[in-house]
Amino acid sequence: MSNPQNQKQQPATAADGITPRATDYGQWYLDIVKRADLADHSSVRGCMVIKPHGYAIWEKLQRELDDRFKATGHVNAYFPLFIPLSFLAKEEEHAAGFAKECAVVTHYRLKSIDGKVTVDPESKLEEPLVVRPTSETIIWAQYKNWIQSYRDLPLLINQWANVVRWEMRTRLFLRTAEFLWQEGHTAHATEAEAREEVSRMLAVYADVAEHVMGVPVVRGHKTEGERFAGAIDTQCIEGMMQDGKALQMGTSHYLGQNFAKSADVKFLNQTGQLEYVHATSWGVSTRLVGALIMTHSDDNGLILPPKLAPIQVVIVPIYKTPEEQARTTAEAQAVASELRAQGLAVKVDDREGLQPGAKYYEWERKGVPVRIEVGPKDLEKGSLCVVRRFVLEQEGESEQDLRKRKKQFLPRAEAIAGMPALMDALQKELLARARAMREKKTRVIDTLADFEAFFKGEGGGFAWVHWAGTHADEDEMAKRYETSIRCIPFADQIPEAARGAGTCILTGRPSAQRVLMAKSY
RNA sequence: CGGGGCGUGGCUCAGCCUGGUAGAGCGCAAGGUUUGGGACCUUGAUGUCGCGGGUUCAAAUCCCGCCGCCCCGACCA
Repeated sequence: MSNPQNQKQQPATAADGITPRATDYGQWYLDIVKRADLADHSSVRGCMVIKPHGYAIWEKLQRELDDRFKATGHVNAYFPLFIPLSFLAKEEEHAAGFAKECAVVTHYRLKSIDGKVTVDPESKLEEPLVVRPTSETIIWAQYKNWIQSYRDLPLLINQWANVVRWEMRTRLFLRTAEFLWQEGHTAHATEAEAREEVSRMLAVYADVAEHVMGVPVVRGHKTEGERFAGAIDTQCIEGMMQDGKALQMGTSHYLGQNFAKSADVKFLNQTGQLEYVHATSWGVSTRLVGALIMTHSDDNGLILPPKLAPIQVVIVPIYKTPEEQARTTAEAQAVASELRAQGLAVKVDDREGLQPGAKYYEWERKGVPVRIEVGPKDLEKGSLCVVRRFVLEQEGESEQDLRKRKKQFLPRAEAIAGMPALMDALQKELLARARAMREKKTRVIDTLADFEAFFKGEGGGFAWVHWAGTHADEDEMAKRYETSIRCIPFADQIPEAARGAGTCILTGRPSAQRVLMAKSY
């Protein structure tokens, strides 16, 4: 201890096997994913296994999104996993954009040669099939048959599916070779209508991010360089993770008539003329689960917003004797059913042979928002011990005081009746906490010196800067500071202190408004 | 694709340099004592040491080849 130079840097892991954020944020993230039982590395390169707890979160997120898609007039359908190579090749820019990360099926049969199962060389496909990296091309090939008249428009379809992008480097949830997502693909008679759809769906994403996930986002347009391959306009929502890095959480694209032209999708308008339709596509993926983790969780494990928690309340009976066990367990079940009657997802942890403390740690690690302890004393007093997964931090507070603040002994009826309100409060607190974190790491910056100090000295975050550079200038910024333009924000997304015109931080050229720069995942 | 690391019970790893009966901790199973913040004792089960070849009386260990995964870069939701 007195001679740090001779000491190997021990990975400062908590007793729970979770590396503290301050030690290594990347490792912390992986530890949370594993210790909260969300996902595993699979034996397939770059692919993950989503475990039941992680999948349950995704299912809740799906439900929230799907309800909103339906409410905005969309319906679900399903298109093939395989895309003939020639389909993908039709839209040139699109094909080029995905060319370097495609899995390709070239054979359709196996054969046993000398006792070894191998690909039968004689089963070569005439045309290779690409495993979809996204479905625009296969969907538009179909839309050609579905659209003839303006009466067929708008066509508003969503697909829940898996896609494959052969990424070089992967991280659980954030970037995997195969991932789950939804992709909306719509066709419209006019540009205005299509652009409206693009904005509408981005708004849906922003709503889910903020009010379901509790993750504040900035909405804006991507720059030309970051645009979806084949799109005319790409809009996005960008969230900030606890390490100050930006994460793209969803995109919505105006595709113009590019895909209609390459798939030859025309319709007869009201005046009897043939026109190409206008297209949009929009998507969010299991990456959102990664965003959820990285925004809210702490060194003790996962923290989930109530709206996405597969288990919202866990009840732990406490006892010494078999007689107490019977009584507290019965009370736990009774409380559980009363809470369920209010629409809450409740679990009674009546496993034997585990001490209560062990259960507390486990459910905290897994992010359950509220725990109720039911002991003999509670039975006597008619009370319940209600413990929140988190409280808003206070400077310099001891671990013990923090624990005390999380814990409340309430009259039974009050605890039960107040639970929905508590869930609501926790949901809002998470968003507020994430907002505060983001504000703390956001700067309005006017000079390169300040920019450098922010990203190289302070650890970085969101920087509002004026920009009028070229694509090459963007690359220069990336090379120097590892930053990129996350988006050109909508006017109402720019904080007041950052509004107005100015001069480009790099080139000095005049700039009408600021852009959002950050390091990103 | 370039650089690095690692493959040994379910998990984390020791053993390899210097070849000689395959180990520890955790987990798991059974029984008992425990249980308001991570229990303990006793007993027990679990391994083609990544794969293939070579050297040797003898290979987890030495040599050659292969495969896989992880981390760091270039690519991306």
